[in-house]
Amino acid sequence: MSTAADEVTRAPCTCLRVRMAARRVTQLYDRHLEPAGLTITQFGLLGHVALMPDVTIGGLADTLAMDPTTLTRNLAPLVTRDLVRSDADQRDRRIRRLTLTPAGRRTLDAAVPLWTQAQESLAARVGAADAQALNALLDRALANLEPA
Amino acid sequence: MSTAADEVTRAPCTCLRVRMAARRVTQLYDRHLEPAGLTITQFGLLGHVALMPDVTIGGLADTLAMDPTTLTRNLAPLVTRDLVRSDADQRDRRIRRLTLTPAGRRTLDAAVPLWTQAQESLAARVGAADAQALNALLDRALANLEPA
DNA sequence: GCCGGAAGCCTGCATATACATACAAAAGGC
DNA sequence: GCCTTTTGTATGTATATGCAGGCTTCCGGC
Repeated sequence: MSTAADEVTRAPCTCLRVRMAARRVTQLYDRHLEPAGLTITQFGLLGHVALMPDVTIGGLADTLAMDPTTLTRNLAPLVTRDLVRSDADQRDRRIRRLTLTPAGRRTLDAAVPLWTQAQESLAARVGAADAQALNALLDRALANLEPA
Repeated sequence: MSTAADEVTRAPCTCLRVRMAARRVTQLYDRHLEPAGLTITQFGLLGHVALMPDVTIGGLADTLAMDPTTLTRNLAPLVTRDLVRSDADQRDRRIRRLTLTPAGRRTLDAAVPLWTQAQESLAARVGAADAQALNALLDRALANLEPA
């Protein structure tokens, strides 16, 4: 007899796997980044603002496949700590432009070696080939997962 | 000139990809499961409790690669809604045994078709082959990502 | 210039996540 | 049988996530 519940774990639920992997990988990166006082989320935000100066909340949210309201909350601690500035645009006062402060730049530069260590730690665990294959697969999947 | 920030997005950061994918996939499943009043997290918990009756918090947390404290919080709304029971073991009163209530069973059974639709929607978007390859890669990665 | 709609961001609410810590109960040493 | 240690779970705090709804600002029609 096969119950509905049996199907749950026998079936290939990609969602649970991706979420489990996200938990584990996040913990690995967060532990490496802890000396810099950053989470991997915050490190990613600093890095993207550094690469996309004057980006808007909405623009960065699209880039990160993140809800704009989530991005607003995630930026809050970085703005409080004066690592990122969020200033209203002069022409269009609805828009906010994000820039890195000098302290944000210093914090990011200090964190990059820790992030590199996390990358290497992950590659050592899952294997360089699998890590690369995973990246490629995730890129293809993300391209087809636009909210539509 | 290559700055530290440049490395951030040019480099293959598996962590950001996995987290982006988790966000998008979670949204897709949550939208499908919304008529059942469940999130994909809650659906997964109900399914696992159904398959592992009398499992403990710690045991289920290991299975899900989830911190036990997180599991405690995630179970709270299900216990409040009387979908899951969390009873202290008689022999070892530190331990709690999780079981599905009749209402939990009904809710799970009602949600399974919605979950199947979400699975099919994902496969249609990323392609059946990629979905399968992604599952296999994530399984291998998870096996090597024990907290250790 | 005014007004209705749209765009961009923020706030209120609820869940998701985990670390540090606290508490309770069992296990082990003696 | 006590005392220490260990184990299992819960709580305090902080970040992460997104939906519904609100507020401000801009744009297009007139």
